[in-house]
Amino acid sequence: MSVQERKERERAERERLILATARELAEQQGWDAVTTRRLAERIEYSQPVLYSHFRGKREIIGAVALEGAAELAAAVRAATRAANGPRERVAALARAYLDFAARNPAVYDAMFQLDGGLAFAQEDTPEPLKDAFAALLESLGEVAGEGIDPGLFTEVFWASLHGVATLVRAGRQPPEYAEQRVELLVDRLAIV
Amino acid sequence: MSVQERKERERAERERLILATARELAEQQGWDAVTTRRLAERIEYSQPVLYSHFRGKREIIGAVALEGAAELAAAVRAATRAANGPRERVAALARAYLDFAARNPAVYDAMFQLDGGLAFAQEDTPEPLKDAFAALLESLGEVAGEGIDPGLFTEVFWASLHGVATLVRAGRQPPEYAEQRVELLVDRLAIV
DNA sequence: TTGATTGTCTAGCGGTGCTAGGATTCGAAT
DNA sequence: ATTCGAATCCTAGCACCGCTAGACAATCAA
Repeated sequence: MSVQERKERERAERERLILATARELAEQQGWDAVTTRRLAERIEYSQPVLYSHFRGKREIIGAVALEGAAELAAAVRAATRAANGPRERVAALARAYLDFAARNPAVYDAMFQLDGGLAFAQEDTPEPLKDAFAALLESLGEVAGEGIDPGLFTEVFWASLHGVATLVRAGRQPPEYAEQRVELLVDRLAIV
Repeated sequence: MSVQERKERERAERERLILATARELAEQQGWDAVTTRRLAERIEYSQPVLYSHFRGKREIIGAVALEGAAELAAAVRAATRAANGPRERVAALARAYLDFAARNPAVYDAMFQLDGGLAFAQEDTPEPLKDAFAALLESLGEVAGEGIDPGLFTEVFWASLHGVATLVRAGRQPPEYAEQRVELLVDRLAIV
């Protein structure tokens, strides 16, 4: 039985290697550079090995996206935990979100820009995605204001953050004004 | 001289045909289906003809994006012109924007999701893009509120709309709540 | 009518994601 | 220790991609 366990361990280890390599390559040279050939060469296996772990490139992107969702949720929770009061919590959340998008552009792309074959906002939505939304809802729900559904509010606030992240990423504006944008969003949208 | 003019006319006509076909194909089956081979076949010319009009596929996407920017600007201006008062103007703008994104998903993708090789917010930004931003600024600038730069406010409001459009496009939420999202954004962000 | 120029096409390059099928390794049973 | 069977992995190749060189045909000027 121990032999089989070792094999499973090695297999899981190799899967992590694939994802880490794909992510590293994507952050270095963009997702276009993440081809199955290059990826296979970097992990020192042949191409078909990739397909014994994932259905295809799309699923690799999706797996990286799920990793990213978990990290984003953790970053948001860490930031909000360290803040005092609803207003500061929301501001900290916004900063943490935009910071994550800026520091991990390829992962953020995998989550929202590329097709990772992930189902959003449905029954079969993967747990990390639901949890990332939950992390946002925890702090945003309390500032939705009277008569506004917390879920709807979270969606809109999130959308705003996503839009800002996207436009900044596209080099639309120097990052100097990031803090002002956050302040504006928080001041106007959140009801404290 | 008339011969040359006729040729130029025919050439311009063919360029329009290329763009219209690319756009149609993209709206029908997505941009992935817009390959140079398929596009060439549909316009009943060979592949290299495409490259006598555009540097490559990226530039075709970019051209469609510019068309879209002009149409979006026109749609926004038409909607705001028909509305009375700042509050209603902004609401009309938001509805027109989201409506455009929903009705022309492939064009919207070309503008913001795909790489069309376009420069944003720089000196060499194409005129249609600058004008689309200007169309937003015309109505949004007047509700930025005291002490807030109209440009910055427009950026943030636009980002919010873009985020909502993206999330709706990804099937995150049924379109029923579109109006509520618009109301929320307008009520909170705009200072009337 | 000739010659040159312009326009278009055929054919092909190197790359992509993905897969069939053969070779090899390796644990288990004799 | 040897053999067998299954699991594992790789070589080779498919159809397609964006893009281009070079041959060919049509068109115009002389």
